[in-house]
Amino acid sequence: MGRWQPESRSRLEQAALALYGERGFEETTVAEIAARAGLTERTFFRYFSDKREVLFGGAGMLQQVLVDAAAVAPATAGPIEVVGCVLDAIGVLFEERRDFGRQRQAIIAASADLRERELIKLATLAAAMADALRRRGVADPVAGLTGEVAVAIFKIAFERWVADDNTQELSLLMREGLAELRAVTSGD
Amino acid sequence: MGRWQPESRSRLEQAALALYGERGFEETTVAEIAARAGLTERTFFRYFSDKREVLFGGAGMLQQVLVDAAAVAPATAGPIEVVGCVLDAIGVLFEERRDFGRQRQAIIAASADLRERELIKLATLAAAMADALRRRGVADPVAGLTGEVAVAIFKIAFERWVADDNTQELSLLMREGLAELRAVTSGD
DNA sequence: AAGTCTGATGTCAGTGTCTGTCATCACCGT
DNA sequence: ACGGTGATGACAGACACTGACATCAGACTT
Repeated sequence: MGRWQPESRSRLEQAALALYGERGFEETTVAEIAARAGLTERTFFRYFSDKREVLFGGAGMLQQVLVDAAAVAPATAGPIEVVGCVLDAIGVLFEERRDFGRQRQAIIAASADLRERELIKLATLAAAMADALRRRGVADPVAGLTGEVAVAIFKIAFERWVADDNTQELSLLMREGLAELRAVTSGD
Repeated sequence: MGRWQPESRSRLEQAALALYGERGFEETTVAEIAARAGLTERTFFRYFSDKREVLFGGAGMLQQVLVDAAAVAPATAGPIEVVGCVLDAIGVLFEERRDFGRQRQAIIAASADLRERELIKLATLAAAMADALRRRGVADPVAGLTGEVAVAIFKIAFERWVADDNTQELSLLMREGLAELRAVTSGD
């Protein structure tokens, strides 16, 4: 492990976060990120497949939490109840991380390229959710639809969570979103 | 208009579609597309902001149809009924275009970059749908959630529509998706 | 008909992302 | 000491995209 300067990867992540925040994503070059981390451009691309990916290292863990939560949900739970369990698990994951979430979200919101990357990460989560439901015996197209819905609830709750004037917890916002959605779709 | 070779834009679109289909998106250079259209690389970038955008010229029209349909829905219609009206209008738009849809979808599915671009177009549609609902007096977060749900139904129905062995019409698949979603969310 | 204007296109130079390839060099075990 | 190993550096190159300026066919004016 520690033969060379340790933590190259996280140094690159921190340097990128700082520079993207200071002067914007498009205005930052990979060479600058690498220099701040004491490395070269070539090494940056050994750790991250492209300039955007450096902001999305946490996506894998989020997906793991989602899949695990769906797997351990009560056997009797229907699709929507599984979504509830998953959202609860995700809520726990994000506790105490609102400031980091805000900073990251501000950077992403400011760049069309980064918004694209974020969307494909969310789509991957939706696909993982759908797969987890199929593994529980839920058929298509319900599994796919429910996966999309789960991610939609997360996405909108997260946006509200990091909004400046909001004090509620993410878990509550997600639960609220789920309830509102159920009201809208079952009513009228 | 016709002072020079007319239809440069559509010639570029056709050349891109053909080349992306023949050898793949990543393996095609902009210079090749321009050459096949009898133009230069620089001119390509005058018509399209980047190499991906050449496949998404129809997104604007789709959004217009969506917004119009939401605007003319009966005043008494609730959010979900408005979604139904919008999906019907979109269904009409895609009639007689399944082959083109298949070709385009195959190209997009084969490239991560193109999938990203497609997702941001869909997210824009979701935002337009949410705005249209707010204009009808629907409050947040219901407006945002309903916009996401509408797009999710469209996305999944479209995937099924272009799947090889499917013979049903897009409108039916979307209606079916909407019904399944309502069943899932109101049940249990 | 000559002159001028306009807007699409071409040409060229440059920056930045990302990749392939080979060299280097610290540390490991023997 | 000595070779192996894996992270890193150095370098060249392809390609996406941009800014600046030149060109040139047709439209418009007189």
